Amino acid sequence: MSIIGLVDCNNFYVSCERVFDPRLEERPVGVLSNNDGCVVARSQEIKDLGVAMGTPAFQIPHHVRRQCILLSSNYTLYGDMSRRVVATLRDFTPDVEVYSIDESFLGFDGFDLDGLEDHCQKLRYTVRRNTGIPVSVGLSTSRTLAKVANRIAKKQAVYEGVCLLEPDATVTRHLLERMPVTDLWGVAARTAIRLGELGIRSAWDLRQANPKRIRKHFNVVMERTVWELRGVDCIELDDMSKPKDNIMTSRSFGRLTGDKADLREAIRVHASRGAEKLRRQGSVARAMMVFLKTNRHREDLPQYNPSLVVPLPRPTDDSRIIVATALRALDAMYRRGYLYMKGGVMMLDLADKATLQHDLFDDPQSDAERARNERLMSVIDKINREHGRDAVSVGKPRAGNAWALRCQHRTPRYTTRWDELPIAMLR
DNA sequence: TCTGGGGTCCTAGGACCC
DNA sequence: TCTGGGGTCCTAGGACCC
Repeated sequence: MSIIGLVDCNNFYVSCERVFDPRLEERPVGVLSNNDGCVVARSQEIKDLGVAMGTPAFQIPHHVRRQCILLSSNYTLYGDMSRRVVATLRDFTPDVEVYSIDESFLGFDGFDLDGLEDHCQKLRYTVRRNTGIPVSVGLSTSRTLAKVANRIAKKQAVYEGVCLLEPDATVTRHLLERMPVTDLWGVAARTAIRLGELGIRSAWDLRQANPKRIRKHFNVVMERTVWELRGVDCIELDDMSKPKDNIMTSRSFGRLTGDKADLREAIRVHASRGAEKLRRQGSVARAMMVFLKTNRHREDLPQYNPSLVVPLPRPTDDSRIIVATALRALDAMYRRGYLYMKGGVMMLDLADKATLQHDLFDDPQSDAERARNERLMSVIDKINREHGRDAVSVGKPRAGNAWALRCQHRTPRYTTRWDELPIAMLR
């Protein structure tokens, strides 16, 4: 029997902040999404105050808000801490699949089942010691059950953070019977309603359902969930190192704006970020989509959500071509009289740069020019890697622009910036 | 005043072909 | 006057994930 583990960092973003600021311990702490919009990570204490995942910050009742510490998100810090956690996991098994910034699946093929829980306790202890981050471990024979086990490990103190669920054990049945389907990986509200219509409410009901019937009413994904609940490992994770099929960069603006110059800057920045991401994964795009959105929550304002797909003159990763194309698309879509809230670009129809055949109709004389452009782009990327993003950019954003992010409560990038290192006071 | 960002997979339906 | 059937490819939209 081959065992899969799921390691999940507890309240990850909050835990990262607490590593560097112990005053946050035992306090209700929340981390906000971009633009300080919604609560996307919560400490146990803030959960206990009834603040739900995804709550807009301004909707938290005042008397609750006063007790909370709300921080802007510091993705540079979380990304670096995540990398450190994964590095420690690799000391405990060679088979690590990074699933998200705070979760990894571990393969324990060939490990002795009897010693596995102890091994994982040691893993928890070591991750905590090396990084300061608390983690929980769920163990079973499928990823879906490992997720279930992880949830139990977190919730039930007797497990001390490590829970092994054998698919056919009585205890597993009892746990699944008490678990609503919405707690399962891959089942959200919409699907839960439709499952309810078939009389399927608990995770156990779903496990006992006829896989073919589930497939008929839903799809192959849901059928696989049934098998997974029975302990059969049948969900392949997509290879995270695989290049993306689409590359999106977009952001809500700091405040609403109808100013075309503001929008041009925003689109320019997103287009050149998109080009950078293309180069990093070694792809070129054949087309791109540019879009704008007004604020759908403001029913008192006129709404306009245009998007335009435009082909690129040739498959490219050149920031200047991509920016120029995006700006032309913006000009074509822009209408006066609307207040826009968000804008962005999506790079489409990507191809692997190395294997792409050069267009037969390409002007052969452009080869030298293309080589020059390549060198320019790689120098820009190198400078930005070494001196921080936006050290060099296509055009310089104005200060105080409407689209710039709000992040009033961001903590220092303790681990990645020399000038933001934590300071230890010795007495 | 203030409501995230980035991605995947699947299915249905239309266009098109022979 | 009669007007098939099977296949592929593409796109839009839905649902889900963290």
